[in-house]
Amino acid sequence: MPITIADVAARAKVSKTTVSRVLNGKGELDESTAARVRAVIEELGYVPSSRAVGLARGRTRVVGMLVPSLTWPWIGEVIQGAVDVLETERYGLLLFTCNRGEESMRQFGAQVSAKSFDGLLVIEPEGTLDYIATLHRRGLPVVLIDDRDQTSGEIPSVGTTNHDGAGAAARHLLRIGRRSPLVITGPERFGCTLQRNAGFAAVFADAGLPIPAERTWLGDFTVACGAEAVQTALDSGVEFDAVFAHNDLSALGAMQALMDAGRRIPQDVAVVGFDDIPTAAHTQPPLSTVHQPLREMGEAAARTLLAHFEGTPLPNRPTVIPASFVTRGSTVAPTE
Amino acid sequence: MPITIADVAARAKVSKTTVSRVLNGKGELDESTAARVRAVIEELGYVPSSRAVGLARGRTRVVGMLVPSLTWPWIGEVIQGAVDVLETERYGLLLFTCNRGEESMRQFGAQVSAKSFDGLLVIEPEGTLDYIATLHRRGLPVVLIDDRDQTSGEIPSVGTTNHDGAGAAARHLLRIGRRSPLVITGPERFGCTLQRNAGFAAVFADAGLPIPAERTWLGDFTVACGAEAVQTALDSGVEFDAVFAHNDLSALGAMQALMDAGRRIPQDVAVVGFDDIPTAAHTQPPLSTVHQPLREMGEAAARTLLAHFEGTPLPNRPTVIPASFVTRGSTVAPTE
DNA sequence: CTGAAAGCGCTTACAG
DNA sequence: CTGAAAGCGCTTACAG
Repeated sequence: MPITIADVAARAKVSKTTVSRVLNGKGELDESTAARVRAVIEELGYVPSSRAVGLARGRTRVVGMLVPSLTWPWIGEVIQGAVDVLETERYGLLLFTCNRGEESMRQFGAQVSAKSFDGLLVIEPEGTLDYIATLHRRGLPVVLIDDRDQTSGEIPSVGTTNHDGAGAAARHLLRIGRRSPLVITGPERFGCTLQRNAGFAAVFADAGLPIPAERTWLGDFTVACGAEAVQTALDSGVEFDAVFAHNDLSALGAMQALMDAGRRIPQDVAVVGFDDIPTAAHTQPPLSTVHQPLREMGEAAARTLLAHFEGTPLPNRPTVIPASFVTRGSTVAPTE
Repeated sequence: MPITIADVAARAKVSKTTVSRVLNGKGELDESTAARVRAVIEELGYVPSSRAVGLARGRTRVVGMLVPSLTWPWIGEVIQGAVDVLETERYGLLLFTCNRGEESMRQFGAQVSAKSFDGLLVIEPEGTLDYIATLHRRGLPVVLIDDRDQTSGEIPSVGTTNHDGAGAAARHLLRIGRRSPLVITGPERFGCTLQRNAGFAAVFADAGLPIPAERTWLGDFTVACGAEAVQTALDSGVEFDAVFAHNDLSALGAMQALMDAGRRIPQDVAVVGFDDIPTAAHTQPPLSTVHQPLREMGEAAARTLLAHFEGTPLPNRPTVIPASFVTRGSTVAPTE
């Protein structure tokens, strides 16, 4: 039989109200009775039932998190950031994925209606932004971790510097003497694709080296598209001395295709990715890439949501955490 | 103002009891009243508050999951397996990590005491098995996803075939003509290390090729240890034509060291890992490895726990899901 | 077949 | 400074 507030009250010879007050530090209480109650709580190892507290207070002290899938290479970092912050503030994290598609969203919707959590952190599963916006409009506190730079402006969000990150990659390539990069983009419907393209192109244009259409390949963030882009370019005789891929997975595909074609990395072709997934550090050679501050983004999103619970209004413009360029062997030969 | 069971009752002109009954399908009710109540529920979009249901029923319909860290390369697969099963059964998943060490365990303990969930899935953070066992003894339903083959026998668990998986790797190496493998183990305190060693050694011993001590390197599952093992072996003139690493990370280290030393993979040295992390498919060459059925393990653990909630006793011997060998370029040259 | 009432374990006005 | 009572939104004996 689990012990309840009534047990504590009886043993300390006070009312449940008083126990509740020492528990929550509300109201003036005689220090000696408070001490006595605390002693009993300690002695009995009493911890208030979260179910009961939740019902009485109308909040669960739980935050929901919706992500597309847990098997994406970088999603763990984001969640870890959020979990660490929530844990510190004694909140729980209720995890939802969209792994089973429509059915997943239906189950998720049911949990929203059942008020299973006080607020929501979300990495938007594609095509659900309208639904998320609706929830937000109906009063559910929501913070979006906007990995695709889709910010509608309506939902509070945290993102990174896609434009400047790509610019940093471009400057690095120029610095090491590359003049004709092949660009493998993400899907064109994503804001991050536009930003990365623009940021990268601007730097090369400024250097008097505008990137022609034949050196831009519309990709889709898969390994396969990276390989395909390189093969096609090689087959059609397009000259290039570098590859800038909009994510690390397509950079991996590009590297494989280059090696299969006998090109040396980085001597013949330098390769740069975007994301800095764990694999990036372990390719042969290791992949230079634009590091997304994923953990920090998760932390920031969680902090924003918790601050809102304390009364801070949700910010009306995105929180932006800078990306940073990481130099590895795919752009610079190892120095002996 | 969220709508409650009282609203539904009033509108349908019945008691809350009756509404509750149609909600839960309990008791005999007149089909016409039931239909009327259902119509009102539909009309109002009513969903019972999970907080209130939880308090009244004494269960939360939430399962806790404790994992060491979300940034380990294979942990996402396990969680995804669990989430998918829980979602199907309309359970929620409350996620805890041990990322912040002692403090994390303290917060986790508080949530256990607060009865925030009905049962626990755990990938044991090292050194916490006694604590988990204590929770189990005190009545918390627990299922362990036993990645390290530590099974104490006390806690219900699901694991894989470490012994046979390693055996399969050994048979593969023999089949492709390798006779002197270098073995890079995991920490010796782990059951999986013993099993993988035994399973691998037995096959080579049976073939009349026992593995001498000089070709066994005590590793620790890091990339660094894999590189170190190979370098040391090369430096001291130990001959080997294959590497069997007890996990993929150390296999990556071994591959890097081999390439740095100018050895060709797989022509000079074949390399096999264990785990089949996402990176394994994208190394150069791709890594042959023993695939751990991580997602299936997560699913099985979740199903076992849910079955227990329905009255099925927790199994007293581990559920074992077979590992399988995956052949890639690090052991077999690509056929043109 | 249906409902009034008690109970789940807390919190929070309201009194004193 | 402290307590009795109502309330959070459900479920579940118990009656009828």
